Amino acid sequence: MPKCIQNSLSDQVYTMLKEQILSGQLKGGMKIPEESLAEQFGVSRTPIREAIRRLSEYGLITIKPRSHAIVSIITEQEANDIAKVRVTLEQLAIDSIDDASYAENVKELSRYAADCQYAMGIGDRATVFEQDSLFHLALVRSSRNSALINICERLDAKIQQLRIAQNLPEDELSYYLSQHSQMMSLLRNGDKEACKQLLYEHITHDLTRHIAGNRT
Amino acid sequence: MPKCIQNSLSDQVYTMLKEQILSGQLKGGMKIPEESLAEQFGVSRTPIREAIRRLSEYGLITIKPRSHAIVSIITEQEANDIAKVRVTLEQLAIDSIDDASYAENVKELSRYAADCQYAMGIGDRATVFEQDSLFHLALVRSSRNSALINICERLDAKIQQLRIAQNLPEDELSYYLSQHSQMMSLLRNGDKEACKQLLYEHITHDLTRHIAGNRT
DNA sequence: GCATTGTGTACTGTATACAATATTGATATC
DNA sequence: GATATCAATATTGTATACAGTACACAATGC
Repeated sequence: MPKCIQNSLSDQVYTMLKEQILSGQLKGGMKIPEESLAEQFGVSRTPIREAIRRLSEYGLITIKPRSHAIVSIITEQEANDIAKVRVTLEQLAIDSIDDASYAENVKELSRYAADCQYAMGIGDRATVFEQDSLFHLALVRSSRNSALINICERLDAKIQQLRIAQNLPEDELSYYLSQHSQMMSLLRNGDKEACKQLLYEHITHDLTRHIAGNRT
Repeated sequence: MPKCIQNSLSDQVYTMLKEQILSGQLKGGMKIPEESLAEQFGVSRTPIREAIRRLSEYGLITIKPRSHAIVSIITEQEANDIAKVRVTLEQLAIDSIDDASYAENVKELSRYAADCQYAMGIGDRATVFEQDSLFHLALVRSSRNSALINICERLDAKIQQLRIAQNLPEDELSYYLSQHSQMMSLLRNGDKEACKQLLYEHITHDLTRHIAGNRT
């Protein structure tokens, strides 16, 4: 799903900065002065400012007015809060899916589920998380509810940050991924209630047990 | 609930621009060139740009890259989509409210409900809508779920736009407002299921029947 | 008359310069 | 030694200037 043509410097900086935060290269609590970023990216402060402001709307950066911006720190409480909202929203998505949109999206969903499994097999966690995000976003898109899609896409950045902070052990992550295809077969059989229940477990299962502490 | 100290020009422009859009002074589809806004507000293009970009994140403005920005147009489909999401989110809020947080927020909720009724009595629709928003946001805040609160606050701008576009007839609006206190008494009695059901009716009841057409 | 191309204008995107404020560290005071 | 005060510095907030692109409209060819 191409989000933007990415021709403007603002967009490019936005994408790269987001990647640096989600990859852990920029850690929670770190100061990010505009000028040093401008030097790093070889652009002026203007596109940097725009990217920072956009990312702050997504909760990945916290701006202290007239002072400085830091990479947001995710707390255990916040993780729980997000999980609850996420379950609710994705359950709404499931409720909204009809046969036609399921048929239209089933191929995409299977591919993401398979790619997740494959990446897990070769121990590539970054790809696992990426494909997992894509799976859930595709599920949400199947709802065809534009407002829902919007909110979930915007929440996705925070969820990615969360997934990384969670640092789930291999066996749990693997189990968790196997639920993707289970959810799909439940959907195919039209058993939405079971699917929603499984989704709940999929998302909230021991969510915060493994949250890694954020250091400043 | 103070959102921001509002000392920066960007914030001020943001607030005023938002008001102009929600008051209908700036109509859906209208072009909003940075320079003319800059002149109007007596500031440079920089704070204007930042305000426009922020409002575009909230869906109130649509930016056509390298071309121009317009005031977003709300469609009937979008209105329905938002309503569904809104019901879901506010129902989650109701589920999350416990006795303590209800006790803490009941005064605020009653005040907003009462102010709504009063404003309705004197035919001040702008205040009705404003207080209605505050009522629902206070309800959501009672959940103490920061992620939920965030999303609902961000969705609020779009909901306000929607309420205005709806242009509900007086009797319906009046009936709709009376449900506020009903919801509160259900909450007080701990009957969350009934409260959620009423909320559903409150929000989706004939939602799009009166949507006013947007002109370019 | 209609499509196509070219040109001018208007607007956005970005860089830079300046102003205003917060932070830091040193100094003074208790 | 701890706290308060102040100056120097670093960083943000805003204005302005310039470059590049999209759009409108006229000119040209069919």
